[in-house]
Amino acid sequence: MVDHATDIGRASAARSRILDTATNLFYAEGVHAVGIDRIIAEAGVAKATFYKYFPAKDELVRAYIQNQSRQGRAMIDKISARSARDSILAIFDLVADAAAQPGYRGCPFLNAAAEYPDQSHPVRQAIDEHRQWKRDLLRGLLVADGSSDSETTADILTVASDGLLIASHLDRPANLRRLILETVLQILGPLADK
Amino acid sequence: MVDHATDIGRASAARSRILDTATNLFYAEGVHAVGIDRIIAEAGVAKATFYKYFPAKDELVRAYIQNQSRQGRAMIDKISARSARDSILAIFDLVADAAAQPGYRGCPFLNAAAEYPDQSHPVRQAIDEHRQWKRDLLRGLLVADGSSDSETTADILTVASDGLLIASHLDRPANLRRLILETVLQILGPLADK
DNA sequence: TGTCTAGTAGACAAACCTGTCTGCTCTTAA
DNA sequence: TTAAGAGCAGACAGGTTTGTCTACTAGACA
Repeated sequence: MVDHATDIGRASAARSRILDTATNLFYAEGVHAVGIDRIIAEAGVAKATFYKYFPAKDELVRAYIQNQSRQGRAMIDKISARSARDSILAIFDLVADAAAQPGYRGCPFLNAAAEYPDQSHPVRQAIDEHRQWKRDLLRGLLVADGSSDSETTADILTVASDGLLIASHLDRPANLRRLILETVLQILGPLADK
Repeated sequence: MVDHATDIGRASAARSRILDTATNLFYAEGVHAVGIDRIIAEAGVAKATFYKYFPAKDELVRAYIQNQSRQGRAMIDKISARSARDSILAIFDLVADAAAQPGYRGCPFLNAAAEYPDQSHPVRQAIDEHRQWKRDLLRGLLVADGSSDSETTADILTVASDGLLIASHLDRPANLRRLILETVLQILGPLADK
């Protein structure tokens, strides 16, 4: 099998530019609020090129969600903690890190889900996939932490995570890091077994 | 001051029809996804009448939010509990009641906020007002319940409320009522003082 | 009878949306 | 040298958006 020069970057430069531009615009202003024309203009790409890689706008939105999911996983993969409990705390701390960023506008998955009422829509399915992955991750860590009911506690941690993402965006509490710590410790137990 | 016949209903029938129709459509399909033409058609109202009562679409959206807020307060006002703690539990139980309704699509305030990136937008301000009202309500109940740190606990209850609203919509857990109870009791303390 | 108000019906403008299609240039590989 | 693929530029179609404006109807009241 011979190498094709165009395969060197795996994804074409034009496609990457489209996806990067769409990621920034969709996150900052919402999916319905950003049109194709604006994306191709800011990405410096021809319309025909856009429709070659993304046959419909919804497919770009789906790629946007998967892109956000990939980036979110990468952030979590970088964490190196000494214990399962420390890993959970570090994951929740990412919310505070994100909220401290300049253009922070809440959770991209929650924001996008609000714009897609139909539960069976491919975009919603991509969001569900990410949420399922995150819940499974938390449940695994709870098992390693010796949780007596990892299923229920994973659900409660998911509730806490979503609620903190909402709070960090809509309410912007003064001491977000402290609120995160208090919330998580109340769920895991302050000085629980190991 | 003489009574005007047109004041009998306080708000005109046409205006009410517009707001009711918009409330249903905005909640079910999202704000950006529903156009003026559709609202006036389903409300059976002339375009001029619409623009007489709502000079711009955003003013209708603001009225929609305030309408939802009014309805939400009415639900909570109906609660008659024996203690502050029971009141809090009853308020959280409203989430399960709402989620059991046929056309449930999550929290109207969270969904609308996701469509308005600008924090200073009148629609966002109306959402903030409702959130502030609800937080103050919870904090008052916590004080009555003898909470030692009602400020922090009100923040955590808000986190739980938002998280449960998200979960009830996106994840639809099998036993939502049990998840709500476990989450709230973990925050208030299972068999705490009083 | 005459006037005022609320409302209906619908044309219209100007912008914007998604998606298709034609024609051109440039690079790379055979 | 030539052929193919990648990309650029932009016109175009058909629909939808918000918002304005004109012309008409029906009821209340003085």
